[in-house]
Amino acid sequence: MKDLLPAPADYRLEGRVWVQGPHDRFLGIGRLELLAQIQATGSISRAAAAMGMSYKRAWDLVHSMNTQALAPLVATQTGGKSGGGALLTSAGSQAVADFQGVQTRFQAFLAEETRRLAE
Amino acid sequence: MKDLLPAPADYRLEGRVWVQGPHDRFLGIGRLELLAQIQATGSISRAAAAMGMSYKRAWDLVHSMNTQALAPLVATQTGGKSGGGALLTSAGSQAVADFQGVQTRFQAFLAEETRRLAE
DNA sequence: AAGCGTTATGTTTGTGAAAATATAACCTTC
DNA sequence: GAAGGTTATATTTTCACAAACATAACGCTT
Repeated sequence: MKDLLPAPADYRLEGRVWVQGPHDRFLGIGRLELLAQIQATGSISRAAAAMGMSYKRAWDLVHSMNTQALAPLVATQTGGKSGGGALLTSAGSQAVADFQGVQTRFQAFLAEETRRLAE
Repeated sequence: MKDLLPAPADYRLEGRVWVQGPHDRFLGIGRLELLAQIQATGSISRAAAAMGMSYKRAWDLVHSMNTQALAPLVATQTGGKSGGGALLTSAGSQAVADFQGVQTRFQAFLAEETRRLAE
């Protein structure tokens, strides 16, 4: 592409990847970050706030993941001390770790291809 | 992920990649197919029809690519024999070839990562 | 000069996803 | 038993983007 573009350094390969199930999306970068925020904050509502996302959307995403997986990724509690909360199950932590690996390798792919664009 | 999902074989990594410029998207899978259809049909309107896309949208995409590239990827002619038409410039053919290479390597990446998901 | 198929371009309408809004239920704490 | 903060869920509203619609211009052909 180098001789196709006026300023090749300003162009790069970007992209997104996600794990797709038979019916719905299972995991993507947004859901990954949501899981990480739930882990960090201990609640869906605080995770949503931290991401500038509505609570409903966050809950829907959690629901989608929990119902698709063999075991829930997020365990929730309604009521109780400080109103309740949410935390990652071991399945949840494993999903986070696994998909972070995918993301890391994908970023490497994009960087390598961006390098190629300029040659 | 293998022990996270009920039927790991039904889940795969999917994704999209595109060349992003400072202001607009430059090339993606849709634009690539559009260029290929222009090459095959000799006109923007026939290419759009072949893709089930409105002519205006196709023209806008061509315009976006032509104005971002150093030289136009698509040469057009208004009026004349059979009303006019469009064809790929050499820059256009090179862009198609280059991005097809990116796409091929990306599909290989997705396949490899999908294989990984099941292990 | 009238017609045809195309490029070129502006304006209006639809539509689907996200956000906003609204309630209810839950359980600990005070 | 009232309050507080959370999960859980339905309904309504917004908004960005694509589709649809509408016109004009262009230059061969007949």
